[in-house]
Amino acid sequence: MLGNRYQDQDCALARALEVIGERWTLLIVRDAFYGVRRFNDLQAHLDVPKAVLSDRLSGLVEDGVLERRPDPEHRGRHLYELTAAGRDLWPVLHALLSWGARHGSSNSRAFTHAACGTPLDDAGHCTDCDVTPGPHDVLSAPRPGRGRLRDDPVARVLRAPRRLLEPLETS
Amino acid sequence: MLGNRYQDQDCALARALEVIGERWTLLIVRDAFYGVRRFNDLQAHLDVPKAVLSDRLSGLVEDGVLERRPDPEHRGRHLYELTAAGRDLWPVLHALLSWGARHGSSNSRAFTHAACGTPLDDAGHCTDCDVTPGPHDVLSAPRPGRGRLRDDPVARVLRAPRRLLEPLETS
DNA sequence: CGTATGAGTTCGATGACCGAACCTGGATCG
DNA sequence: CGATCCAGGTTCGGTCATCGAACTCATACG
Repeated sequence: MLGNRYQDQDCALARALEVIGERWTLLIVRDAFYGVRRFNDLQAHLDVPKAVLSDRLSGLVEDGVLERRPDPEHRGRHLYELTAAGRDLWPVLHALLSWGARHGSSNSRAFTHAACGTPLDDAGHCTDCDVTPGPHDVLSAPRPGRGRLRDDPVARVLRAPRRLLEPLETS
Repeated sequence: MLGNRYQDQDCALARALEVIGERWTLLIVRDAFYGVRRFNDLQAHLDVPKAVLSDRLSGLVEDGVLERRPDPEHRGRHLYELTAAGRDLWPVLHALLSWGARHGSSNSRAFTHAACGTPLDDAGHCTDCDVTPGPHDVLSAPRPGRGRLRDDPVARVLRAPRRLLEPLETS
């Protein structure tokens, strides 16, 4: 969805959708929470046309959701990482994931509080500790159920439980 | 954003975005929470092309987010109202509104717990009562600050504080 | 009867999205 | 040293979604 402007809507929702409302954008942010940082990994995991991925990454950097920095291990490459504003999108992402799991086909990943292992409720709250952990303290694991999964380098790494935001290596 | 399919993404987020990820869709859902129920009111408040509005409403009905029923007062017209699944989108909407208010220009509407008048935190939680009220128990009021607002029949009604989901009349 | 209004549908033009091909610059291989 | 490879893009032509304006059709209004 470009034509990403909702200029006459005087509303914070419209502002938010101008940043993360385009096609693919939230899936890119989701992958950033899963620790994906490289252009090629995103492309392989999302099957998005490179031109679109390039456009979306530029937009997210410009809007302060991602930061692009040179890859210290490879000259001429970049790493894309969530900024503080990007990490603040965790409640949005978790709410959407919960809704999708409740009202669509329910399988996906499960999220637990890393400190105690309790599954988060729909608001992202740990009922055991009575805190709402930030993404750094959330553990994400694939639910067992289902076959027919993707088979790209990123998907293979994600078959193990991982903390959110932990950099993901595919090399 | 049609081309609303993310068929190879085995993820509840992708499922959710197939339902509410298209351009205009979440703004329509927002208006439904504000009590807007008629085609024309939506069109006037959103400035969306009628063809697109018609398409989105059909999609939302088909996906079980809205219910379309005949308007008892006017033969041949319809009312669109949130289903239970649609009302479950409140946490998503609130999270997005909070994020947009925090990281964009901050003005919009404020949401308070109707029972006690306490503003909701970013997770939609009332810290005073220690509950997370559903949309029925949330009061929505315009923040004073700012001028240059819209001037359509829906916007005029929304200048008063209102409970979410309370049917909005423009006649 | 004539006009207005709600709720759409149809239509041509514009612009976003798509996949494939191409480009660039550093790393690796023989 | 030259050939190849790969990450990370950009360019290109075709398709499909979106746009605003015009049109339809049924009811309500005077």
